Amino acid sequence: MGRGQMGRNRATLADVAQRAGLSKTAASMVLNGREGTRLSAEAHQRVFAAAEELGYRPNVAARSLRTRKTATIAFVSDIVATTRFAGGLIRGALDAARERDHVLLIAETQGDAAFERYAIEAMLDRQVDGVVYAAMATRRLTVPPAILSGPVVLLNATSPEDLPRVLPDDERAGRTVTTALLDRGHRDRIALIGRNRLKERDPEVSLAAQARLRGIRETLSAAGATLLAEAFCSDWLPEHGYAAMRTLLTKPDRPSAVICMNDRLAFGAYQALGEAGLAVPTDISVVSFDDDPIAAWLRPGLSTAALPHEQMGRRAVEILLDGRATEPVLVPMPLRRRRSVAAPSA
Amino acid sequence: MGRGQMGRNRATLADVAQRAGLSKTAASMVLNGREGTRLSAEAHQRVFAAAEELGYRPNVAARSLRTRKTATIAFVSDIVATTRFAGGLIRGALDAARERDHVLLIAETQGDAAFERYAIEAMLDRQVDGVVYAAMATRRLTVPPAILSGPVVLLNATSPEDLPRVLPDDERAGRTVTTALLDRGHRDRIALIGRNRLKERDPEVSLAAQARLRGIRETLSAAGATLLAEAFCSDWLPEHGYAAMRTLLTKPDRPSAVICMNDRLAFGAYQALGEAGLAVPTDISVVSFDDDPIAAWLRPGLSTAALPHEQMGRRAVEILLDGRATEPVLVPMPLRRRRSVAAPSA
DNA sequence: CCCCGTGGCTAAACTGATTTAGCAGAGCAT
DNA sequence: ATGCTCTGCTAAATCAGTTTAGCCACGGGG
Repeated sequence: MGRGQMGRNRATLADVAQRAGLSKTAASMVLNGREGTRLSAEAHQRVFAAAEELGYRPNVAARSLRTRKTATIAFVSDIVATTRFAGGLIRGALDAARERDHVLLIAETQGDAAFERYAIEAMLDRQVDGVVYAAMATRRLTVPPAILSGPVVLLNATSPEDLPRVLPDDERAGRTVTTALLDRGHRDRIALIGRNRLKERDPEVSLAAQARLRGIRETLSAAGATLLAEAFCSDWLPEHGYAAMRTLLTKPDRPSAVICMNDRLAFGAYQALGEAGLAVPTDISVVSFDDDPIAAWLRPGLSTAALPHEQMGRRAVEILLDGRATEPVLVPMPLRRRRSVAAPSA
Repeated sequence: MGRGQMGRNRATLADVAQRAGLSKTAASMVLNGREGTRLSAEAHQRVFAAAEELGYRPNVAARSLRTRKTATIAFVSDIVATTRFAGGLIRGALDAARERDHVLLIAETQGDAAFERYAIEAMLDRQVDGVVYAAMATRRLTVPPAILSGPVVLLNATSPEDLPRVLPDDERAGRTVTTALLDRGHRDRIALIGRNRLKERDPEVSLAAQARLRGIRETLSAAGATLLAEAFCSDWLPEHGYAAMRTLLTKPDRPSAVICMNDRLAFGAYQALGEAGLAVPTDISVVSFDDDPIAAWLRPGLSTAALPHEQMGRRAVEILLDGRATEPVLVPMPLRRRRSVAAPSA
């Protein structure tokens, strides 16, 4: 069982036409709902009936050979696995594609130029109608020239070429998160746990951190405040957040709140606070970015500005297929309010 | 830029043939490396040279119209997003597919019958060469009849039909994990945090828990021991692991080690232990299953039997395309040894 | 009575590959 | 000279659709 050709024995347009007692031309026109054809109402009925009875479905390969449309789009990313990030992007893209009767061909470059070339060729060989070129970390990248021959949308990335792009609104998220603290009465004792300045400044690595920081500083200075302290990490991992939080706690002036540049760092910060016998949020409030699943699992739940992956994936496909958006699209990062923020204790 | 047809202006086989001064037939045969053709060495050279110069790449739609092979396989799953599980499966599948010059068309049913029908039709319309039908939780499912016409491999699932399948070796993982505790001297004070018996017994929901438990019990009884206590959860979330751990701690006889049915439960258990002032592993050892990223982030790192997602995705595609494996394939779940296991203190 | 327009439909070309059937010429034996 | 085989190659069919060009019948106007 199942070792045969997939979907052989399918009825063809010729079968439908024959059964309807009409030509292939007529059948094709009716089934494609062509305007301006002068086929009778009765002919329409017969074709629809025949197609229905035979369970006719057009062969996409044959159609696209003629029309050069495949109703297929390529989703090319640098890294799909490892990160749950990808899941959301793909899911959103998949939903939007389905709504438009398209399917998704996926490929991963793994940041390797040869793989990338190969993947792009494979996609072009299959005549995809467009490409969503996605990066897993928000960053600047260079688009392989081959795909510039057709529609492209950058997802979570920018590039020197002026292409349509979809990005999370990190700067606004910075403002949102900071405002959440200000509203509860924090002001002059807000500390930051972020990433190493070197990496943070390289747009090929990440644009997110910079944008978030801009939003944070802007909001603070509008309130007449500045950061109490900043601790930097060499990477976005909990262990670094842990170390950074410990460093912050050694200083004489303990912060009333900490903004972490992402949830994994915040998790590390929680661990350090727990060890130090400090409670969130009564001793120190914590806010963060991403809404990694872990944010909901922490005790107390971590308030964080959510990366809207599904929305982003969806928007990218919408723009690709519906072709709006000359401006870069900034997708808002909503604040998930949980229990990690309270009024300062002192 | 970029609003045109993707990859128009491509050289066709006819172009290559013309440039080589030969017929399309000759060009086709040479490029496909057909044996037994009597074309001269010189003809071969000319065709290769012409193809090279023109940057010729065959049009997959045209080819598959004739051959009914698309070098494309469908990856259909119930849920791709949310879970990082999917990422690994897809990545492994993608790698194996690339090695065989195939690409992946992905679709998600979201557990909805209508979506599923739609997705399957869309795949069959595109003449995929085979289908990997994946479930996000290891379980039994019913395969839609439409895809049984061609090659299918079940990934992380079983079904009544006797189809090739790839599953994690949960039972062996149960043995592995238990043995890790026995080796350190735990024996009569091992507790379990698992899931609600009701759900655990329904193979449509999950097969993993049962298999893991079988492995655990088997290993214990071979050592002449039984579980000290069992605590059950209504779902696989940290908060339930937290509650379960608290329950275990209220009992008079405190366990020396706890086996959690997955890492999220273990995370909850860690939280309860931390609050109770108990240290891992000096007061209580913890082992678990899955190797969720969080396992590495916990302090101390959690020893856990890893779900080999990439391996599984890879194997599924290998079986689909290379067509071996009449037996179900059980992929081993290696133990990631971290610091959560020590000798019992008492 | 002839011409023209229009309604209703179809034959055939076309997309770009693979594959089948077979042709032309050379070399050899009869 | 004739027939046969073998070498080296090609014309044409085929896959399943879309699209172009145009046929035929009928009705009305001049």
